[in-house]
Amino acid sequence: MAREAATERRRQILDAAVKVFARQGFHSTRVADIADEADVAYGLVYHYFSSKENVLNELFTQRWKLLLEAIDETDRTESTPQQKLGVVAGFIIDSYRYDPDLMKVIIVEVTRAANSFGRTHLDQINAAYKGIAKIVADGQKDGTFRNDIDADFASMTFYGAIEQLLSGWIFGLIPGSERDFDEAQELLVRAMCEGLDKR
Amino acid sequence: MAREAATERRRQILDAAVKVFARQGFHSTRVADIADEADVAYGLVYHYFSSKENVLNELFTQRWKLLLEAIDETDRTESTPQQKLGVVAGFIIDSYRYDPDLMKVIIVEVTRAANSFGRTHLDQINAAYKGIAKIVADGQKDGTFRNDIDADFASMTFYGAIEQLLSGWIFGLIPGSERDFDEAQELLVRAMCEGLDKR
Amino acid sequence: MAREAATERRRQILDAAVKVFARQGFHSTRVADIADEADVAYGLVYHYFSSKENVLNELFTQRWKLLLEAIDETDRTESTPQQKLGVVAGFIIDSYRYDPDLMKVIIVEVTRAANSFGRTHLDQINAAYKGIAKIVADGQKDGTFRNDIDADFASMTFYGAIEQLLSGWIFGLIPGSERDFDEAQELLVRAMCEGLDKR
Amino acid sequence: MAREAATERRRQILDAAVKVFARQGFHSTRVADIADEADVAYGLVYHYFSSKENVLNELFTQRWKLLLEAIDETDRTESTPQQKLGVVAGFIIDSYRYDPDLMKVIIVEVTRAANSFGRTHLDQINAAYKGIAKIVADGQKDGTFRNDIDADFASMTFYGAIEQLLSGWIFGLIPGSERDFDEAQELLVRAMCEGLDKR
DNA sequence: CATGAATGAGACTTCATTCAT
DNA sequence: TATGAATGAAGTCTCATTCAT
Repeated sequence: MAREAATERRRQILDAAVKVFARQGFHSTRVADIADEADVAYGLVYHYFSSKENVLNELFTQRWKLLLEAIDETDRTESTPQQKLGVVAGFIIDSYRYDPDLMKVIIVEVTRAANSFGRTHLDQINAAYKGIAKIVADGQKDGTFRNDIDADFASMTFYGAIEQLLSGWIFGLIPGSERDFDEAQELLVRAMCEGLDKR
Repeated sequence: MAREAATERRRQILDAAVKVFARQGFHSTRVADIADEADVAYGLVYHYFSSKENVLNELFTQRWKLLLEAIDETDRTESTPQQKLGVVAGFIIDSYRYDPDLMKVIIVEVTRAANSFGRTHLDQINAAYKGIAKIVADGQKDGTFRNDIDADFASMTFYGAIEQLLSGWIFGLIPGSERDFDEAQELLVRAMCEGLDKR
Repeated sequence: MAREAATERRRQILDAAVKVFARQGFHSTRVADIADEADVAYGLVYHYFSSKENVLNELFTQRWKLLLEAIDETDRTESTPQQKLGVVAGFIIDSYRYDPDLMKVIIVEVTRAANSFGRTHLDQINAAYKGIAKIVADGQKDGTFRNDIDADFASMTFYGAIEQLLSGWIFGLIPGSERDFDEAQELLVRAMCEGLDKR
Repeated sequence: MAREAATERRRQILDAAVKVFARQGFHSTRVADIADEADVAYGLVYHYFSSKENVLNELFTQRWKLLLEAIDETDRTESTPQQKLGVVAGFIIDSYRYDPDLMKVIIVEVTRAANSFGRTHLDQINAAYKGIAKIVADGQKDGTFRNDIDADFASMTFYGAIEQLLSGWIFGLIPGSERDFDEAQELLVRAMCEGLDKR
C-alpha cells in the first residue's frame, strides 16, 4: 500500500517532468516547474530522484528499454525483413502517437544531444541501431536486401528517416493527423525498401 | 584596414566558439571559455556580439545560408533529380568533412533542438526541407520519381538520413574515414532512390 | 517497563549521535545519519528529541554535570590542592579514555565553539572553571600555592592544558596509548604545580 | 594600479569575513553576509575566492604563517628557553590584542575544530606545536628544563594554556583589559615554568 | 510508539551581462 | 578597441522539521 503510493508519486513526478521538459526543454525547466506541474512540494522531487538529470535519465531508460525489446522481439519472429522494419518503425511512430511529449523529450534531449546526455546513454542508443542493422544484415544474407549497402549504414539511414519524421511532427513542419500516423509506417518502409525511383 | 582587423577578431571569436561549443555543448560553455579559446579578453566577446546566443546564431546562419544557396543553385541546373539530391547530400557531407565541429554544433544545438534555438531558425531550417521537397516534386512531375510518396515526406526522410549519418560520425558510432565520406554521398542517394530491396 | 523501553530508545539514539557527531561533526551530520546509526526510523529521533541541537545539548549536559559533581566532590574532601587538581584532571582524562567519541563531541562542538552552542552552555562551562579556581584559591589561602598568580588565571591555564591534551589525542598528534593515559594525569599536575624549570 | 585595486578588494572582503565569522561563526554566516559587510556585490566574493571555505582558509593560513615564522625566528636567537616561550606567548596574545576577531575565528573555526577545517590545516597546526616542543627540548638538553616531562607533552600543555586564555577573553569569562594583556604573557610563562607551588 | 513521506526555506555557486577605465 | 572587475538574478540541491498513518 505504502509502496504503491510511493510508486504513484514517482509516476506523478515523471509525468509532470515529461510535460515541462517537452514544453520548455530540459535546460529551461527548473525543478520547481516539475514540482509545480506535479502539484507536489519542491523537495519531494529530490526525495524520489537524486537530481534533475536523473529524472530525464529515468524517462529515457524506461522508454528506450521498450524499444529495444520491441526490436529484439520482432527480430525473433518469422516475418520478412521488410515486415520487421515495419514493426520497428511502427513502434516508434506509435510511441509518438500515444505520448508525443515523451518522445519529443527523448529525441530532443537525449537521442540527438551529442553532448551531455547523449553520451551517457550512447550504448543503449547504439543498441537500437545495431538491432536494426541486424535485421538488415539478415535480409541481405537471405537475399531479400541488396548487398552493396552496408547494413550499419542502412540502419542509420532508416532510423534517421524515422526520427526526422517525428521531428517534422514535433516542429509542426509536416502534417501529423491520425491518418498521417497511420500511413507513415507503411510509407516509410516502402520508401526505404523500394526507393523513390519509379520503376 | 581597421575594418579588416575587426573582421578578423570576429572570425577569431567565432572559430573559438565553434571549438568550445562542439567540445562542451552550448549550455555548458561559458562566455569565458570562448574568450579563453580565442585568446582575447573576456569583454571583447561582448564587443563583437550582443550575447552568447547571438554567437551561435551567427554560426548557424552563415553556414545554413550556404546550404540554402547550394540547394537553390543545383535546383536551377539541368541535372537529373538524383544528381541534384546527390549534390545536396554532398554539400552537407563535405560541410562535415571540412569542418566537423561547426556541423556538430549546428546539428546538435540548432537543427535538432526543437526547443530554444531550433524555434528561432525554424523558417530557415524548413526552407532547406522545402528546397529538397521541390527537387523531389519536380522529379515526380517529370516521371523520374514515383508519385505515391509525398514529396515533403520524402524530403524529411532524405534529410533525416543524412543528418543521422553525420550523427553517427559525430558520436563515433559508424566509421568516418576519408573513404567513408567519399562513398557516403553516392551510397546515400542510391539507397534512397533505388531502395534496399534486391531487384 | 514501557518507561524503561523508552529510556533505552533514547539511549540508543544518544549513543548513535555521539558516534556520528564524532565522526562527521555536528554540522555535517544529518538527522538521518543519527537514525541510520541508531537503526531506528527517521521520525523517531524527533519523537524523543525536539531538535538535532537538543540531542547535542543533552549529550553535553549529562556529561558535564558529572564533571561539575566530581569537582565539587573532590573539593569537599580533605585532600591537598594538588591532589584535588589531580582528581579533576583524572576525571576528564578518564572520560576521554572510556568514551573518546563523547569527549571529542563535547570539546569540539560545545566547549570550544565560542559561537552557537558554546554560548548556550557558557554558564555550565564557566562553573567548571570556577570550581577549579576555587581549589587553586584555597591552595593559595592555605599557603600551598603562590599568591602572585590569579586563581582564575591559573584555572584557565590548567583546564586549557588538559583540553589541549585531549585535542592532541583526538587529532592523533600525540601518542594516546593506555599507558599515556595513565601517566598523563600525574604528569600534568606535576607540570602545572612544579613547573618546567629544573630546580 | 589595477593590481593594487584588486589586492585591496581581496583585503576588503577578507576583513569583512573576519568580522562576520567572528560575530556569527563560520557556519552561520552566509556569503551574502560577507558581501554585505564588505559592501560589495554578492558575486565579487566568488570573483576573488573559489568558495566560502576558501576565504576562511586564507584567513587562517596568512595568520598562522606569521606565527610559525615568529616561533622559528625566536628559536634562532640566543635567548633563554623561558624567554623564547615568552616570545611565542607574547606573539599569540598580541595577535589577539590587535585583532581579536581574527584570532577568535582562527581558534574557534580552525584550530579547535577537529572535524572539517581542522583536518585540512593539521600539518600547519602541528608545526607550531613542534616548534614549541623544540624550544622545550633544547631547554631540557641545556639543563634549563627538567627532563621528566616529555617535550611534546609540555608543548601541548603550554599551547593549550595560551589558547584557553584567549578563549576566556573571547567568551568574556576572564577580564581582558589592556593591562591584563600586558601581564598575561609574563604571568603565563611564570606559571608554566615555575609552577603554581609555593617555594 | 513508530514510520518515512512530505514540506519548503535557505545557502551555495554559477555566469551572462554591464561598465568603468 | 580592449580589458576584466563588478553585478545580481537564478537555479540546484540540502536537510531540519512536520505530519499523516
